Amino acid sequence: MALVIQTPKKKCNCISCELRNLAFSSLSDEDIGLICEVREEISYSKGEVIHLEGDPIRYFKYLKNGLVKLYKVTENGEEQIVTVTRPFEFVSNTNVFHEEAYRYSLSALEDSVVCAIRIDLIREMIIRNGRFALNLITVLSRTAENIISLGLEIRKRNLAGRIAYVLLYFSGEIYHSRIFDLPVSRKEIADLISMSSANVIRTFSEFRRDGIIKTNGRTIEIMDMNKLEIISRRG
Amino acid sequence: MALVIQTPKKKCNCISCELRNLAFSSLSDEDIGLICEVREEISYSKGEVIHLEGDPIRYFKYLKNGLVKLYKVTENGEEQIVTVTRPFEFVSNTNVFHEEAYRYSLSALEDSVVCAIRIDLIREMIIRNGRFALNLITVLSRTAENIISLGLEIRKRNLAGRIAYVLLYFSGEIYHSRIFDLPVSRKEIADLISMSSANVIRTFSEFRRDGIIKTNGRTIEIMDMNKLEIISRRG
DNA sequence: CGCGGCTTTGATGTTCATCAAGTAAAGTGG
DNA sequence: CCACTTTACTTGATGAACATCAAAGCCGCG
Repeated sequence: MALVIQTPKKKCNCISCELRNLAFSSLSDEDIGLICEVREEISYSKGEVIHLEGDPIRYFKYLKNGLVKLYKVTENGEEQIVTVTRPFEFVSNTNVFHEEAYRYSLSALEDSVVCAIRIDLIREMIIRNGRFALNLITVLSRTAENIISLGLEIRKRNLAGRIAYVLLYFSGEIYHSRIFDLPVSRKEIADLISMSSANVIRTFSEFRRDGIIKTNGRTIEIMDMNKLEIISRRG
Repeated sequence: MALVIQTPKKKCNCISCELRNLAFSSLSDEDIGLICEVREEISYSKGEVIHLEGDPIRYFKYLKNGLVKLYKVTENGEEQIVTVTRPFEFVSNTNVFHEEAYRYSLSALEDSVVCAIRIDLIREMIIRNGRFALNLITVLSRTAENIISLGLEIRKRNLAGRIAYVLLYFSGEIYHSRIFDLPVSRKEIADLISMSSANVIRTFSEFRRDGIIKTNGRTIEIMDMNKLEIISRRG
């Protein structure tokens, strides 16, 4: 189960938290201290659900480290993945401010740490501190825009182009490396790009035959970055 | 060309503007007055471009009345439509606060009026007035979420399901009527749902043959709402 | 060592894009 | 206002892309 590692006794360490540079840069040390006292830091291990769609929104959550997937389950029981994201994208927060319940589920693809602050407190701070608000708007906009953009990029490509795109996405945006361990199953890639898992696998095999990638289970090595980019562009 | 109908001489009418109920509800009469003085109200006739992707962002724009499409042009010259929207969705503003240039183009599908306020002024107001900021966050979140949701809904459906979905979208969200004039060409529907226009037309024909809709040019009448919803759900 | 889940591959049929050709509608210039 | 041009729409035929089904291999785990 999720492990709450709240640390009320230790002196506040939010002041030096690297995340502070992000949305919380404009908060005074006092306000940071206030947040620090009430915040909860929660660890989730790989595979754990952080929240489900329909759950009431009580916390403003963001990812401190790890990797998560945002997804929903369709009426016929299939998973549709909205995005896979790293810190410090504020996950799951597109609707935090205008709805009562989460629209999407969130689960950990790798061991992850989430920092949660009561949403009322964030609201208060927005009202009290305009600079903080402006900062937050910026971050929320970027997060939303990334999700929208991912959707458009996927939609305009065919199967091979979509696979090439997500491989480049994981390589470039997530792992910053030509070689990496896929954090998701073939099925989950299928759920992300709205294709069947059989065809995802088939395309992997084709890329392997063409010397574009090497695969060993979930380990992927991109051998021909150039060709992958061409497929992604023209797909 | 776009007609600027700025009215500096007339006394400010923003105070009673219905839009004020939306994001600007928390502004004082003074602030409203300030906005009122600098705002520009611009009319666009059907088909006109409001701004192009890549244009520098200088104004915070929102739709006062009319109907617009948000879109981008892919490398191979094809249009991809992000959303079609009515007031009072804040259009094109997902990236207003975190980027220098528009990512998407915006054009008028019907004669439209856009209210434009210098983005610096909005920034100032966010900083000065936290309630306004919170309000704005709510509206921006809703706008972004609607776009994300549309993308997901489209992605998970097949051709017939997508057509059914957009017909229900126009009928329910845009026109609130079982009978309406499509504001877009068949080709534009194709660009919205990422399908070929020939197949969009074919599907319209099938729906007509099956007595689900009646069409006369761009006039659509939904005859069997129930069947359309079934197709949309299982598609 | 055997079971169940993930992966892989092949075969088959459906769905969809593309091409082509024709018709209707809507601008455009005289 | 009409002839002309262009653009949007429509339908059919064909092939490519993709989903689905099925069977087998692999791998981790009890």
